Amino acid sequence: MNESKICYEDRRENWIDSLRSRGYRLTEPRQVVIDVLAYSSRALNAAEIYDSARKKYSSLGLVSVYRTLEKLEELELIQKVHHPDGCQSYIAGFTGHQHLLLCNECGLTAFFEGDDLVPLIDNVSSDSGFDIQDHWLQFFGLCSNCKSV
Amino acid sequence: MNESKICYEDRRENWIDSLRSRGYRLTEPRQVVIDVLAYSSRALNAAEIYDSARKKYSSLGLVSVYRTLEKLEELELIQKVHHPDGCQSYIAGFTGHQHLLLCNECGLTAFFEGDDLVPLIDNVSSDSGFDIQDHWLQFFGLCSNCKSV
DNA sequence: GTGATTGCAAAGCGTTTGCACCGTA
DNA sequence: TACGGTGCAAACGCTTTGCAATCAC
Repeated sequence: MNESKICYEDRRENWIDSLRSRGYRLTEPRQVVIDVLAYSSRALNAAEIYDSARKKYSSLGLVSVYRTLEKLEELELIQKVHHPDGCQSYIAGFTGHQHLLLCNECGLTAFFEGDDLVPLIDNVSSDSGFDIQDHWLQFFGLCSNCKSV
Repeated sequence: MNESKICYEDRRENWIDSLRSRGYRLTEPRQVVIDVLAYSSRALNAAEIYDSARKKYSSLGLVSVYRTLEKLEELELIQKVHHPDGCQSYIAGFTGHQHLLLCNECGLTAFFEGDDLVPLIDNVSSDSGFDIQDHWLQFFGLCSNCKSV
């Protein structure tokens, strides 16, 4: 798994560079939102980010959280996570073709590669007549910590 | 594919029987909502069902649509469909272990069996240490009608 | 300096709840 | 007749928008 390989500090720097190179300014509200999300191993929604980021910068407005999420999503630095009970949370993510793995207990989110889908896609294509362009695959379960409790 | 095998009339009858056997009453608002969803080949949200059902029963309230959806979901006669831009639409469905196939153009929804995932799940399990309990797989593309246009 | 970005307040939107009336069983 | 179900209106929670003040560049 690549979960353990992620260097959060690099991610943070990378996001800031991306914003700058697109001409966006680096403000304190944006920094604290980035700090929360770039270091999180689970998907967070706007309110969770807001609560967490206000500990560092108490005058942060919820509106700025939404606007920062908008920018980060536009730059493809984060992605929405769909979950049975809600699909408005965000996780850092996504280089190349990866799929999500979510812990039902603690929310820990990991990615995995899933190239093995090609034969299945071919089968479904020919059976259904669909031209399959995209797919979503998510696994749910218990992470190694939570399953042993 | 099983899309063509579905008998909409049977589905409608089946849903009504299920409601009755759970002690729910069969009212006109419920009937028109069922008529819309049981005969739909694509996922519909509350507002779409409302608009469509009011053509048959103009005094229908939007609230009754929500309340009927609640019952149908509870009885596992319909399921929520998650879509990149919204996850509050519903489709008739789901017997056994099936996955969704959605047309990006017309919204046509079909199901397919996906047992081929077992080896992938085994791999991801052992790599990640997760105990994988559940999964979501959806394909997006163009149905046979839309791709030829 | 200047224009992007901010926080506030208000509006917007989809969904849920309280309630008195209605209609199914 | 009894009580589950209804539509209306209001409340609700989350997200977006308008705006004057502010701050990064």
